[in-house]
Amino acid sequence: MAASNALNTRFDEWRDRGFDANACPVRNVLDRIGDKWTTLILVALAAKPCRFSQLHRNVPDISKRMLTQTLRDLQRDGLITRHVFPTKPPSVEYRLSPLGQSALAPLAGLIDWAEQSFAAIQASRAQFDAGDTSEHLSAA
Amino acid sequence: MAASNALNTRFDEWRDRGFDANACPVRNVLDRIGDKWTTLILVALAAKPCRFSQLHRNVPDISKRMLTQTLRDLQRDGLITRHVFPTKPPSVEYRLSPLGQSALAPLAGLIDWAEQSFAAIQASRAQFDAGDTSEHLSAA
DNA sequence: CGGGATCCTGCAAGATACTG
DNA sequence: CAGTATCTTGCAGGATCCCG
Repeated sequence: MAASNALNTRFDEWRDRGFDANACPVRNVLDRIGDKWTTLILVALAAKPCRFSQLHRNVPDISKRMLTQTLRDLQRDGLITRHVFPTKPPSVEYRLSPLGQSALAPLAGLIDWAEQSFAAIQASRAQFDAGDTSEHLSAA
Repeated sequence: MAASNALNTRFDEWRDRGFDANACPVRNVLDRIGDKWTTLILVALAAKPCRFSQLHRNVPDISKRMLTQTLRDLQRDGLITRHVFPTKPPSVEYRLSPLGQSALAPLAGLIDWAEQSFAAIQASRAQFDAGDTSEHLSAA
């Protein structure tokens, strides 16, 4: 299909450009997305703005420390905004910025792929772990 | 737009389903993709099958240890296949499996987003690091 | 060439306690 | 409530040497 060729062309460009350090968007941004909690938080905020403790509850197993840190990284990158309401016990609300919103679509694409491929991946893992000695031997 | 609503619905589903541990494709697969090297290797293999030392050269800064390990994880997940040619100095070729190929499109979506957003992200970081005290204070 | 086995280190991240 | 500060540790991952 034609789309596949276009894809290859883009991959060629990225490869040829080199992955050098932090000049490269691929590594720079992917490292963020790949972070254990970033995606979960983004998904949690996708629906509605959320307060700190709400996020703490909604994102399971995250520690306050990591939540704080991840939120600040996201804020620093401009993906979320932080709104402080000076109520008596102060309340802070986080919400997706337009930039953060724009990340949802590609993210959804990846998650869709993850869901569709999950069964196949699990099967492959099981087979591999079962001592899959079926090495692909090719004639020279 | 309608697409946005569809997006929200999907996010709702993922959220409601819970992110529990390793039953959840999101965490399970995203952890892989987010791995420092996985994406780079996938991109490197997108164009052509590649041998170990070629990958070692093409993916900068990766150690042999990590390359070996990442390749095996990818093989275990069924994203790449490993072909051994029994030549005198043995040569091993890695190539994307159909499953691995199918990951390229969503990955490309994310990388496209990364490229398009990189400038904005950098700007946001600079502003944040410049001691951005412009907290969003909202009236109670 | 394509790895495996070991050793060693730094830093990511959990636990706990304190504050405005 | 929404964090910060400090201490402590596990283990990811680099360096090095060896093997078929």
